[in-house]
Amino acid sequence: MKVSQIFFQTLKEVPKEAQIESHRLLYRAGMIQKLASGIYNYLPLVLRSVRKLENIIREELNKRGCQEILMPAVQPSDIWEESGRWSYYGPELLRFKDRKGSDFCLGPTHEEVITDMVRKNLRSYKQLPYNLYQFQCKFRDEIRPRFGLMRAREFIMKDGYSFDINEEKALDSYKSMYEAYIAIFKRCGLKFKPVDAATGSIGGDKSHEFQVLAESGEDVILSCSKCEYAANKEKAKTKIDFRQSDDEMEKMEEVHTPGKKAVEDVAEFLKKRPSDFIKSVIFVVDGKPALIMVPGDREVNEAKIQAFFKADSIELADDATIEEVTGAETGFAGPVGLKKEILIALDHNLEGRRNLVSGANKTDYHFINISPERDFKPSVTGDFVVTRKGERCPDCDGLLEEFRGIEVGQVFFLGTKYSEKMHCSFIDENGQQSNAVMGCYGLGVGRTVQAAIEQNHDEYGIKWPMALAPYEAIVLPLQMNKEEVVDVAEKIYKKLLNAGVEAVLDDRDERAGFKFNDADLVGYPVQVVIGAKSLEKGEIEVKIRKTGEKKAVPLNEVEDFVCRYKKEEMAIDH
RNA sequence: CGGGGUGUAGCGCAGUCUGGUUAGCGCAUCGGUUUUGGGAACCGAGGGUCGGAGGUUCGAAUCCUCUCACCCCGACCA
Repeated sequence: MKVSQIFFQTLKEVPKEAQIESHRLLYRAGMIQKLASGIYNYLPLVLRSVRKLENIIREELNKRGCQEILMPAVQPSDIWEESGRWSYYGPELLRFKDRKGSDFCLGPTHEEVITDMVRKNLRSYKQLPYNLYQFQCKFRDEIRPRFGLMRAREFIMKDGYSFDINEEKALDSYKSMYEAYIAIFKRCGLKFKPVDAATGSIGGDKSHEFQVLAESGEDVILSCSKCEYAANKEKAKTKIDFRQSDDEMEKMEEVHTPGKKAVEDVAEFLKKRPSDFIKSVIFVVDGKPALIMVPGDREVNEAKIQAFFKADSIELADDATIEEVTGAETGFAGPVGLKKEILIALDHNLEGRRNLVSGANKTDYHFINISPERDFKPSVTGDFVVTRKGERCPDCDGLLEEFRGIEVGQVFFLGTKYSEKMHCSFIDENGQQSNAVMGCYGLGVGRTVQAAIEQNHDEYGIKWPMALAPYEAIVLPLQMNKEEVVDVAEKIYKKLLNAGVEAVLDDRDERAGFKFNDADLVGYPVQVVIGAKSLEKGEIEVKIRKTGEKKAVPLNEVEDFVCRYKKEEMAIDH
């Protein structure tokens, strides 16, 4: 390809919406264009990277017995009603009607479609396992799209689904996909970490995310300084040591706290520490109100609550519900004196504590000297707080450290959540009807490509890992008015192509500096520089973008040199 | 959804408060001359429904009303 013919335009100034470096570079290098908020055109250069990543994924998945399919982007509502997600999936699901008035949505994910597809085909246990995947445009109507391809509304995703005869086999599939993901991200040359993750609205009870480490990442992960433990902050656990307080239990009393609602305000008013408070938060879990209690200085962790109750949906109760449950205005909820009998859940950190402060379920009143063991009986106890850095690792005696990451993939062990609701079953060895045990495996293609840029760039531009570079090398004739320079460049360009190197020739009649800058910006891993000066010595210069290293190479050894470097780089990346 | 902000040439911006000829600047584009190993210089040119609709006014990019789009922070969420 000649650079003059590539559909792209490099920019010095970027649209101000681009907030992180990888987004700015995608714009500056002429790789993407925005059509609407969170909706992008992929121009030829990035699309090549996207296709390369897709091929890496294909290879790794096919190697492990997966088969590629393609499902529709437009999905009818009836299967979503069957799975139950039509009603509780929020406005993120873009819905519309066809000319007949039937309901449809743009697929944000494909569990329903694949389950429907498989059940129409599945009869016997002998057919299983199946592991099917596709590359497809998903649409999620994100509240706030940002960072370019990182959090777009329309985005390319590889999604895969496994179907097995039982849990044990399904776990094998899960493990095999987990390993495939590690292989894929390694080949991309990324620094990443697999972490324990919450399952969110996809459901299921086991999940790992693959996080590319980056300052600009939207996710926070905690990982142990000593062992392999790592988890999304939402999911991270810590070692709880139960400590029975030996303070005398004092008499519980109601105190007047006019207008003081937030823990900090009440604490200041009563001259107590926030950590001596029971923070009581009312959630609606699958339609039923529940009171969750955590220490006053801690954050409630919704993901853990959802997981604990295996709930499909969870949300903060509105004011009306709170008044109905507590008989008081919002801000005075507590475990004692609730108007309605609801589930009350106590965080481990409050067990054994005495003489605490809580709301009195009476507007403008709190209780002091409330002690869980004496004054109320929780329905359940569990881990309901957000774990913080510096806390102890749940698996060893190390401490948890905090990192930011870009979530590029996630694997879920789904179990029979969908197969049961949608009757995706088969006859097992004993002639019994049995539900398929499923797993699902997502990998954000555009996001991974952008994460690669986020992790590999400098002030001049992108430093593509060889495996993802749009082109592997650029040939730069510096003086377009010198016949010899142009001839040699053409020859080397052709030799590189013949040697199997994906090369481009910068045939534009531009000054040297302009070409160098464009080459650095677009990020070709190898620059083959043909200039009149070095040509006189029978040499040309090869620059390695990643290291900035420049090497004079004899004319007839250029393609060997480039091929060797390419091979080394690909090997490192594997 | 709440708070804040922005829409003027492909991109980045000035002009708006205080209404007044042909609406400016930089980058990019086109032509010319000179240049030519790290984003060249000079001369010239093209390109605008000033986001849209309505209103006030002799006169609106500028004032008023409505509306749309986009961005940031938060809430929310695969």
